[in-house]
Order: sequence, then structure tokens, then C-alpha cells
Amino acid sequence: MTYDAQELEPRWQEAWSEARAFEAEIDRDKEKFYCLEMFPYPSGHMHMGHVRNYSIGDAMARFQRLMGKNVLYPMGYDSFGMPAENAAKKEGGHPHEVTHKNISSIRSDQQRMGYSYDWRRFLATSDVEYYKWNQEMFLMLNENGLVERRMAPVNWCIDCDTVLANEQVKSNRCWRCGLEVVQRDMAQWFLKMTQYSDELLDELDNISFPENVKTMQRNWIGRSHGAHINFPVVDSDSIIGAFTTRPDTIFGVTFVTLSPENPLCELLCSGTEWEQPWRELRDECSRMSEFERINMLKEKKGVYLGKNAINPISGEEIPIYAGNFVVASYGTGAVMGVPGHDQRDFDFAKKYSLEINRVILNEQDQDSGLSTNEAFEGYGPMVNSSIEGFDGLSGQEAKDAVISTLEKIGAGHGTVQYRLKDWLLSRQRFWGTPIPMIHCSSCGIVPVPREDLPVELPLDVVFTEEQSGNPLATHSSFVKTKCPNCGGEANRETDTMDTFYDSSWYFMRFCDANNDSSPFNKETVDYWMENGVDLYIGGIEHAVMHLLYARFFTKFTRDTGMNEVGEPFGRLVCQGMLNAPAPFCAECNAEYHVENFGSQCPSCSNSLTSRSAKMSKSLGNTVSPEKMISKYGADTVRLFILFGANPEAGMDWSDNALEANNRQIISIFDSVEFALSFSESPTPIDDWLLAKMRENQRAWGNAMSDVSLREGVMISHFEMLSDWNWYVRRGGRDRKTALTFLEGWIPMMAPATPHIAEEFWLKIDKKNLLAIYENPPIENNFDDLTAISIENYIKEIISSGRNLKTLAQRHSENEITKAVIQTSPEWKKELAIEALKLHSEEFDFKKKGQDHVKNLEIFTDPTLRGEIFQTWTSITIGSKKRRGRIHSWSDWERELISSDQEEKDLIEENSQFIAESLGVESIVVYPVGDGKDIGGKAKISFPLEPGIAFM
RNA sequence: GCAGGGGUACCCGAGUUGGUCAAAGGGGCCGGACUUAAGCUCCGGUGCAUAGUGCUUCGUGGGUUCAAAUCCCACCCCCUGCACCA
Repeated sequence: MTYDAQELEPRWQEAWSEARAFEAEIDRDKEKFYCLEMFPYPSGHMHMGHVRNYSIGDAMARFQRLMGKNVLYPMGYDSFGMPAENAAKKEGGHPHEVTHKNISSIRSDQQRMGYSYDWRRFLATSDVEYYKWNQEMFLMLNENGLVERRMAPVNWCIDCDTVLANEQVKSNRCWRCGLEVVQRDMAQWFLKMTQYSDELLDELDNISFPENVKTMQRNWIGRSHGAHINFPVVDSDSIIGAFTTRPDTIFGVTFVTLSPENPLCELLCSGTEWEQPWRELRDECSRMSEFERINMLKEKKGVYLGKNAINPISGEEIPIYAGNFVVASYGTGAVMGVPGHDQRDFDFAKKYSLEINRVILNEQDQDSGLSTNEAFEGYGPMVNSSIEGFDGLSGQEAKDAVISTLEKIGAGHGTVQYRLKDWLLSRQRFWGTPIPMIHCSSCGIVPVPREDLPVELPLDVVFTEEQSGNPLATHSSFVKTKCPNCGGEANRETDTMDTFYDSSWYFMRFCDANNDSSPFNKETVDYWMENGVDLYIGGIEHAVMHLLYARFFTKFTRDTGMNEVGEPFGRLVCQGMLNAPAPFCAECNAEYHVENFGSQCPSCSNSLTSRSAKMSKSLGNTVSPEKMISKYGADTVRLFILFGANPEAGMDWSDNALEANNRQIISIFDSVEFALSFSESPTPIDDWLLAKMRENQRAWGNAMSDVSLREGVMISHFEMLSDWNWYVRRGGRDRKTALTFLEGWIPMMAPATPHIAEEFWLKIDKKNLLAIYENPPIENNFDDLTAISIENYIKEIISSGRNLKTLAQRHSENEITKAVIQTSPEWKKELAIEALKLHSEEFDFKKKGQDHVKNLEIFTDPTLRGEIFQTWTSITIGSKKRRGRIHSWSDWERELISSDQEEKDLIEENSQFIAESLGVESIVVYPVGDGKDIGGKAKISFPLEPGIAFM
């Protein structure tokens, strides 16, 4: 029978589905394992990135089932969002239809790959059955004071026609479409995520996220400790509040800088000669594009605002500037300028000839003067303080002293500042969860009563390309409503929720996906979510978006008593990039579309080389999963993906390697067929095969548990096969042994290549599906080490024999026909055993080794003394290059030396095989001294390293 | 600039609690067997030297050690994220 993936794979997929093999229920007798992939946005088809993500997850889900865990492995779709809305406009349909068409397409792709999802838990966030709970929980957030509507300057994407949260702006561009965002002032809905800033930050220490994700989240939250200091403005009631992390530099403040957008600016300079320059600066800043800003900001620019402020501690009068480098949205939008100890302030002071004072001593620096070209930003004792009691204090002590003085005189306080902002939730788009709020002209903003939920998206909306804005806003039967408070005419809120809201709790919904009375049942979620999702796999791109929102949301639901757990995800694995070759110009350091292969660089005309680059539509170097599946089958694609690289590592697509993996599967297939043709015929090699099997099972289990899938697959699909091949080569043909081996091997194949594994399982007459099989514990067989060591010994003899033979050939006139093997003399073996014994007792060979050997019985033979010393040294101490053998012998080698196996016997028993492998007609073997010393090999003969001579 | 991760043989990629490491595994390439013939399968080889010892190699240069891919220092390069955050 030949391997036919196209026939075999769908057959087993159907069998699993019919048997409901992957449907998980709470079972408190079993350890649970919640395996989850970041659910996809359902765009037309599954791409290779998806395939990689789910192949990793499915392998782990299947592995954990084999290990006897109760595995929850669900799949759903993050189906709200703009692409469907845009597609609907283009095609003239409704996003709802577009979405469901896409979902069924991607779902069938996933099923064709054989992923073991519990499909009963399927959900789509754009279905009202899901998003009604979004609304219910929004009301809860509101009741808990975590919802706020306020005017705010927001990031607006013109192309997407909506606002973006801070996290969704990358380098001043929209994370989705890449267009530059602009600033607008609008009333928006916010979730007060900042209330959880500290917990979100501190808990990172206890989560097993990859280090880079933690770092990104830490940076994003950006907590800094410092002081808020009030600088009163001279001749004015205004006070400038500035945040600083360096209150210890307070005596070095020589100016104060406001961000040009700060409302105080206008107040200070309005109607004076200083107003015009300030306006120019402000307008310039607000107009600047990202590119210009980076270039322009290399040069600090500022304008004097015509007023001065007072340093509240020293009483000194200092000028107030507006500066382009001060960020309006961070801290108070005002900075105290300490040019002596802040490089940025230094540059600014130089440019505008402001005073530069040294107030911190650089202890490393012998020169007590102030550097003329850079600020000293380090810590050191305070100097030149204009008030008693500060000089000499340094670091935290200095900061504390300044803060306590500030607090005493009412001019400031110690405080903590965060970079994290509240979550801007509202979007001016149709295809999202409607925010359940009502605007009443007399009652203001009123939440939709729970019993009136859900607020459903209307289906009778016609989408056309010409229309702009949110169709909800012009849909009068949606908008017009009654105020739940006063019953008067009112309007519904037409903003919808950011889709990250949907994905902030879907993992909890999966635990109880069909609950129609609440988002989820507490007990159910507590069972599956204990210690979080056990393995969460997805892309790094969500490091500060989804992964932060979901953590926040879980803490909120915990605090309202909906669940126990506070951190949603246990182990997080961010899969690496999938790369494929693309044309590359080394000169321009640029990659081009694959259509440029073979031609010249479009910009410099040099010839193009190839470089691997992230698979992308723009480079055209993508690979279609469907094509690969129909050519090789899902198992081959899965094997390639898992064997190509460990989950976190980037991997290069290679047609060659894919084909090689296909051949590997065919080889396995043929081997299993061959094994099944055996009849009863036991040989000594049988023990070896089963010993190797157990050894591999252990190594495999460890690798897989650790999500080292590449290593796991290497054992299950490569080493097991080569062991099998060796067994056959060594004459193994026993049916019973083969069946035992297959029974151990086939389950190991299941995580990566479940279809062939299931097929083989049937072939060895197993009545139940492999998909629901649990691996028994691995037997401890004490003879395994012996079996393995004997075989390793034979392999080593052959391997060193081969090397030597090629050398011997150069010296031999005639054809080599015979190998003479002289095994170690008995006394060398005795020395080795003695040394091993002493070594296990932690004997000090360096100090006492010499004396010890002199007292041994064999030492009485004077003719051997010199050689005994030499041998003893190489066993116990070693030489410069090579450490003593007692340190370097592996377990099997120690085992073999200590056993009563005679090397001579082992070689004799296997002499035919060794002769064949070495390509000689005959082998003669005897211990040194029992025959002629051929080629002078007696002296190099050593335990496990016999002297081999070719004739 | 700051932070995180890297640089291993022709290529990809293990290995970093120092010795068992000339360095797993795969691809490629070379040779052999099988075959009418292979692009199929199997076996072997793949730094140099060599009847086994030796020499040179894990980004570069130093250092620690009896012994370094592995530990320490400096430097170079690549990737990822943040970016005048006070």
C-alpha cells in the first residue's frame, strides 16, 4: 500500500469528529491543560503564519492528551473589525455576510489541517450571542467607575475614519493601515486601565512571558518615581507644576520649559511681544509630520514667554520658555531645566545662552570643574546648594531630602508618573460592539438598562464605497430611542468598541462558550483558568496591545468576583517569523518583490541576490497552505513547520526541506508496513531496540513538555526511524518486538503528524482511536543500559575501524581482507575498574593516586611498571588535551567496563556484522598477549578502545 | 541613544551548570550499493593532517583556567521594540 495523504487525512478527520474525540468537559480527577492560540481575524483564507501558530498549538494539545491531561483546546474568530466593513462597501453587502463567508472558509482550512479543536466552543465575536456580553460587562465597568467619557486630543486615522488608542499608533502611524495619524479633539469613551497600572507592572515579575514581551510592557507602562514641583510665576497667580525624576538637582534649575501646547503658554504671553513667536512655534509643532519632527527635534528650539518663575526651594528667579522637546501628554507638560545634569536641557541652555550650574559632584571625575560639552547625568553628592543641609547628600537620600522639604513648604510632593494612558475604547465605525449608552437632552448620558440589552447592530444597512463616516450615525431607527430615565426622545451612542475589547476576555468565554445566562460561570472558568491559560501561542505584535488589555480585563472581572485568577496567561510562546527568499540588493540594503528575481536592482542596477525575508504580500514571497496540503498532505506541512525551527525562532521556508520531510514520512510509512510483515524470530538485537525506544520516549517527553517541539520531532520522526533502520540492518525481524516498538512509537508521531499515526494505530489492530489514547508510564528496565552499551560498543568499533581502514589502505600494497583486533589486556581493565570504584568514592587521584597504584598487586610485575603508570595516569588524570577517562566515560561506557562482558566475546559474537561493515573478509580477535602483536597495536589497546590492525 | 535578543562549519540549526565537543540533527554536496536508468531507497563521507597520537576552528581582540563555543573584559556587526518621557 502506498501513502496517500489526500485519502487518509480527511478519513481520520471525519473519524475524530464522529467520535467527538476532542470535546472537553470538566473532570476534576484529571489535571487540566488549557491550550490556546490567539484567535484569528477571519480574512479569506488561512495563511502560513496561521498554519505555524496552530500546528504548534495542536501538537501541544495532542501531546498533553497523550500525557493524560484534560485538554481544553478551542477555536473561534475575532470577527469584528474594519476589513469586513471595507469589503462590504466594496462588494455592496453587509459585513455580517462577509464575515460568515470568511469564517466558514478559514474554518474548513483548519479542519483540513486536522487540528483537534473542540468545535462545540466555536465563537465569533461579531455574533450578538457574544457581543451582548461585551455590553453587559461594559455596564459593569461603568458601575465600577471604570468608564469615562471625556474630551481628549486623540489619534485620528483619516483612512480608517476613526480614532486609535495609543497602543495602536506605531511610529505615529496607524497600526492597521500605516497612514500617519493626526491629532483631533473629540469626546471619547475611555476605560480607566491606569487604575491597574501598578498591578499590571508588578505582576510581570511573576509571569512566564518571554523577556522581550515583559520589557515591552514595562516600557509601555513606564512607571517613574519622582517629584511634582510647583514653580510659582512671578507677577501672576499661575503656578507651573513640573514632574521630575531628579529632585536632587533642584538647585541646578536655571529655567522652566512648557510644551508649546500647554494652555499656560497663552496665559503668560498673551498680548505681549512674546505671543507671536510662541504661536509660530506651537503651530509648527502641531503641523509637523513624523519625519520632520524627528529631524527637527535634533535641534532643540524654544521661545521665551516673557515671564519668570520662582524656584520654590532656592527662591531664585528663572525664565520660562516654551520648548519643542516637551511632550504635552506626559506628566504635566512642563519640565524644569537642569542643564548641568540633563543633556537635553544642556543643549537647550547652550543654544539660548542660559546659565549652567553644577549641583551634583561627579565622583569619578578628578576635575572639579564643569564639563563644557556635556551634562553629568549620573548620581553623586549634592554641591553648591543655596540652602544649608543638602550638600553632601546623594542618590535616594538626596531625593528624599528635597521631597520632604518640598512637602514641608507646600511646594510639591513625591509622586509616581506613568506613561500608560487610559484605554481609548470608542471607534467611529459600524462593525463593532455598540456602546450601550444613550444621550438624552435632559438627563445627559444614560446607560442602557440591562434588560434592554443587547443593543444590536442593524442588518438593514446598505454599504457603498461612496459613503464615509459611520453608517450607524445616519441609521435613524438605530439612533432614535427613548431615554430610559425620563422616557423622552433620546439618541443612542453610535460609537462602537475597539475590537481589542472583544479579545480581552474570549479565553474565559471559551471555558463556558454556550452559557446563555452570563458571560461565563465562575466555577467553570476557575477550573480551566487556574494559573491562567497553560500555553498561549501567538504573535509578538500583540505584546503591548492584546496582552495588556486582556491582563487588565481579567483583573477587573476578578475584582467584580467573576473569576479567581488575576493573570490570564501562564506560559506565553510568541512564534517566530516565517521567512521566504526575496530578491535583495546588498548595495541598497533593500528587498524587492519576487518578480525581480533574476533581474537588476530597480534603484541601483546592481545584480540582485537572494535573502530570506518575512513572508509578505508586498514582497510576494508567500506560500499558499492549500497548495502545499494538496501536494504533500497536512502531515508533511505540519512536520516541516515543527521540524524547521523551534516555535520562538524565525524559520525559513524551503521547498527542498518540505520535500525532504515528505520523503521522511514516506520512509516511516514503508518501515511500518515492513515491520508488520514480520513473523516470530527473536534475536539479541530485540532488547536493544526496546531499550532505545524507552530512552527516546523519555527524552521526547521532556522535550515536548518544554515546548521544544523541534527536538521532540527530531526524536519521534528521525531518531526513532534511524533506530528502526539499525535494528533491521542488525538482522532484527521479530514481530513481537516490532509490535511493541510500534506501540511505543506511533503515539510519539501523533502530535506532529496525527493522521499517519492514527492510520498506523489501526494497522497494529488497536480498536480505539489514538486521538483519545493515554500513554502508559514508561517502564524501567534495568537491562536497558547493558543492551545499549553493547550496541554502542559495536558501533564505535565499526566507526574507528572505518577511519583506520582508510588510513591503512595508503600503506598497503594489497587489498585489505582481514582485521586483527586486540582487546585490552586484563590488567588495564582491572585498573579501569579500580579507578572507577575509587572515583565513585571521591578519591583524590592527584594526591594519592601514585601511592595507590604502587600498592596494587599487578604492580609487582616489574616489566609492566612503566606502562602501568602511564595507563593509570590516562585513566585517572589525563593529559593536557584529554581529561582522565574516569571523567569522560559516559554511563554506558562505565557500565560496560564494570560488567563481566568480555570485549573479545562481544566482537566475536558480532564479527560477521563488523566484517561486513568494515568491508573485510574476516575478523580475528584476542586480548593483548593471547596472540601475535600485529602492527604494534598492543600498546595502544585500552579498555573499550581495542587496537585494530588491517592486513 | 536606551532596552531585549543574537553572531556556531557550504546553508539552516542544537549545544553556553567549562572537560565525554572537530561540535547533534536536517538541507546541500561527494562517493558507494541497488537499479536498464535514476531526480527513489539504503550505506558512507563532508576543516587539515594522519595506521589511532597532531594541528587549526564556534563574530574580533584580550583575559581567567591544567582545560573555553561555554566564564570575564573591550570592540564590531545583525535583529526586535521604545525613542528628546523630564
